[in-house]
Formats: sequence, structure tokens, C-alpha cells
Amino acid sequence: MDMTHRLERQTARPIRVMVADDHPLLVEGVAAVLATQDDIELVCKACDGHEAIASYERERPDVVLMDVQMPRLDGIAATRQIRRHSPDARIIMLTMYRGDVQALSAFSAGAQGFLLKSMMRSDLLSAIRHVFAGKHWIPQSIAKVMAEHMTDEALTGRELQVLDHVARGKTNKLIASDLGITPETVKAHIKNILLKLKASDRTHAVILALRRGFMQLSLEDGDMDIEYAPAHTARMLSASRGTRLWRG
Amino acid sequence: MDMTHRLERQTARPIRVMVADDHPLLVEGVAAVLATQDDIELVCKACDGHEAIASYERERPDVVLMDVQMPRLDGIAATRQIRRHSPDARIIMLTMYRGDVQALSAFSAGAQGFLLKSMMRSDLLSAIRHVFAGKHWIPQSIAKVMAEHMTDEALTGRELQVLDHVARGKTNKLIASDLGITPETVKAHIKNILLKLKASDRTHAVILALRRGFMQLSLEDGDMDIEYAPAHTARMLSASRGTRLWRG
DNA sequence: CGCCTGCTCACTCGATCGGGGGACGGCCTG
DNA sequence: CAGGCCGTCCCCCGATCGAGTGAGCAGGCG
Repeated sequence: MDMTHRLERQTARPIRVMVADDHPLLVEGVAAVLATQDDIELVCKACDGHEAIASYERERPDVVLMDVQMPRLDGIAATRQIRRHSPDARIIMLTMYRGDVQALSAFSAGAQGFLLKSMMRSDLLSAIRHVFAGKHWIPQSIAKVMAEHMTDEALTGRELQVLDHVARGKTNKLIASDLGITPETVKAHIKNILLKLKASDRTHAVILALRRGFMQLSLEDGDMDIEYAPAHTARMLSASRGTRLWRG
Repeated sequence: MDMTHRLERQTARPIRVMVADDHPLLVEGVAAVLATQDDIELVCKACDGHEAIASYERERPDVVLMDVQMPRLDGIAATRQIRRHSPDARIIMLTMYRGDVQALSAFSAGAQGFLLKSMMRSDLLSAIRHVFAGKHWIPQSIAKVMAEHMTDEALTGRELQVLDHVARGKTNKLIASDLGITPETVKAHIKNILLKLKASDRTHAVILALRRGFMQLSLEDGDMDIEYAPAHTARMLSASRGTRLWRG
């Protein structure tokens, strides 16, 4: 894939862009926007982290647009892995939210740019060109949130683990037995969590952690206490005549 | 049942579609997909609920793609208002999540279709054609979640209000003074919430409410942690219409 | 008119939580 | 090596919570 000796044009060859996102419609939108620019070329797409890594190694794009939340392997991990093999990879993270933790981990993973999905097409193009030129691109809103929490202490791994159990509604005693430690230790962790997040209680701590990107609502495919009721499904389907389902 | 039921494409007038979404890139994606179909025509766009209502009255599209979460006025409310003036309006809700509450409120608001943003372009086209033909369109994953909670009791307006304060980390005593009631009443409400949501404690209740779409994490406005989703059933909706739940 | 629902309030009681203090070993880093 | 952070554990104690049980009052509806 060396075009270095192609000197027909003195104009720069187009910026080769790859997009990794599990939302096909958004990928279509990005493709449509990029198609209007003659100095930018969309060379490949991926819909999860593993695909993104493989596609990057194969296509070696100039700039990667990487969604933070993707199935199987998230964008942060994919970014880290790509940058480990290709330290000069230029990656722009796409996200819906402004969680500062995601932003921070994205940059520590090696991303140079950040884009909110609510941004306009001009922002997308500017971000691509800036990052391609070796600059960084950080939306004001994200920079502000990052700055606000710059001095905050980060939660440790164990604290995140405890917080996860807290979010599942478990008591300290239950968490303790799950983690193989004593309830007193759980209390110590929660005490630190409340202090670091400036939360008033465990519920508030979970909400703040969700807001700031420490945790995600992994609601897809209910895990813990949800039971299915096929009878209900049948009744509901028969109740809505003319309703069409797919992938039945 | 099979492809013989595929809709005719050489009809005289194309299906006139409007899309309302605050994510420009996704709108671009929808536009790009629709542009490939000669029986579908994208006639206008809107980026919030008010715009959607105004644009609908002006353009009278055949099918509306409406995002659930939009600034200023959400898609459910916009759908309800459009259907109040135009009972034959055909509206497909777009959403990121599978919260059953959103789905139910969308249908009680008058929507005929539901689409996850992670769906493929073929799903988008099928949904438009089916809804245009007067049928319903419900992804199986959403139908399943809806069916699971079909028999569940809905939270009342007061319970949602209490739950909101709980999510902000307030104690029962604080919630009581905020709502002008006694702590005992707050406890009674929370007791009902835990019972209805089958939650083990208040933290669990908040998480389940978020997962099921009773509430939404609002990450846009800094001072607001939580915003309400429109409520559960038609009864619920009529009950809560007078009281602005999303705080003020 | 009764019936049901939602909202309100009251009481007890045991379990849990949150805040305060301190302590110990392991690990990394300067 | 000293200092720091992390994870573990322990104490006390008041505040809070969740469960159980009961009840009164308003409004909608058959």
C-alpha cells in the first residue's frame, strides 16, 4: 500500500478514513458526509472492536473514527491495541455522552480527537482534518467536563468492582461474600467511593458514576433477575394484529 | 410470508418521509439510505420536537421517523401532539435503547412503528414501507421486553417523583420536606416502588428504572442529573399530564 | 351509591448504612 | 529505604432504611 512514489499530482492525496461504529445508520451518515469532500476518502468500515483492529492493519487508514461503545470489544480497548502496534495511528473517538472518564481513558489509550455524535457535519470534517494534520481535536463541552474533574481522584479497580455490585442492589454483606472479603472492607471501599465522587449515599454514587462514564448501564440482555414469560409474548403478538416482527 | 408480498415499487407517488432527530450524522445516514430508494422521498428534517410538529403540519409527510430523545420537546410528546391534530399520522419511533416504558408510551402516544438505532438499513426501509401500508412494526427485541413487563404495575406520578429524588441521593427526610409530605409517606411510596419494580433496595430501583426507561440519565445539562421519560401507560400519561415531572 | 386507586400518615422493629477513628501487610516508586 | 497508595480488617455509634401492619381521605367509575 505504498503510494509514496506516486507523484502525478502535487495536490495531497485524499485523507483515507476508516469508521468503526455498530450503528449502521450513523456509519451511512458519516459516509454520506465524507463523500461530499474530495480530499477525504472513506476506505473501510467496522462494526466492533475486533473488526476495527483487523481492518486497520489491513487498510492502514490515515484517520480512524472509533465509537466508544461497541459490542465484543469497545473502542477504548481497540484504540489501545491499534496504537500499540501502530504508535502513529490517528484516532478520533465517537461518543454519545460527555463522560469525562471515557474521554480521559480515550486519550490515555492514544486517541487524538473526540467527537460527540450530536455534532454537525462541519465538526466531523474539521476533526478529521485537524487530527490528520497532527493536531488534537477536543470539543469545548468535553474539555470543560474533563477540566472540572481533572483534580478528582480516580476510583481504584476494587472500588469499581464494589460499585458495580452496589448498582445491582446488593447489600454490603452480599457484596462481601461475593468478593470473598468481609463486610467491613466493603464498607471501607464504599466510604472511599462516596468521598471521591462526593456522593451523599450509595444510590447517588451509582448515578454519578453512570453520568461520568465510570460505569455503563449494561441493560442489553438482562442478566440478573429477569425471567422471561413466553406466554406473555404470545398473547401480545396475537393482540396486535398486522404487527410485523422480524428475525423471529 | 415470502417475497411475493413485497410492496410494489413502481407506484406513482413516492412515500414522503420526514425525520426528526437531534443527531445530524444519523439524519444524514437516513437521508443517504432513503436516497437509494426511488419509492421513498425524504421531504423534511427536524432536530427537536417543536420543529417536528411544525414541519409535520407544513409538509404533511406520509411517514415520520421520530427520535425519542430530543432537546426541548421529546419525541413522545411530539408524537402525541401530532396525532392529536392528525389522527392518521404514521410515526415510527427511533431509539437507542430497549426500555419497555418508552415503547409503551410511544404506542400510547400513537406511534405505529419502533426502530432501534442499531438496526440495519433494510430494517429502516421495511419499517417505513410497512407503516406506510398501515401495519405496525415492532422489533422482536423490543416486543420481548414489552411482553416481559406487560403485567407489571406502572409507577404512579408521585412514585416517579419520589424515585427521582432518590436517584439524587436524598434521604427520605429530605425528600419529604422537598415534596411537602411526611417521611412516613415517602417510605410508603418507596415501599411501593420496590414492590412494583421487584427491586431489593432504592439503588436497585433506580438502576431498574433507568434500564426500563422510567427515567433517563440526562447528560446534557450540568445541573440536572435525571430527566423523566414519559410514563408507562395511557392511564399513567393522563394522570401525569398536569404535573410537570421533569422538575423545574 | 359502593368499589377501586392513588395519596396520605402512623406505629414498631430489626437490619443496614454512613461517618469517625485506627491498624496492618503488600506493592511500587522516588 | 521511606513514603505513598491499595486492599484488607476492626471498633463504635447514630442515622437511615426496609418490612410489616394499619388506616383515613379524595376522586373516578360502574
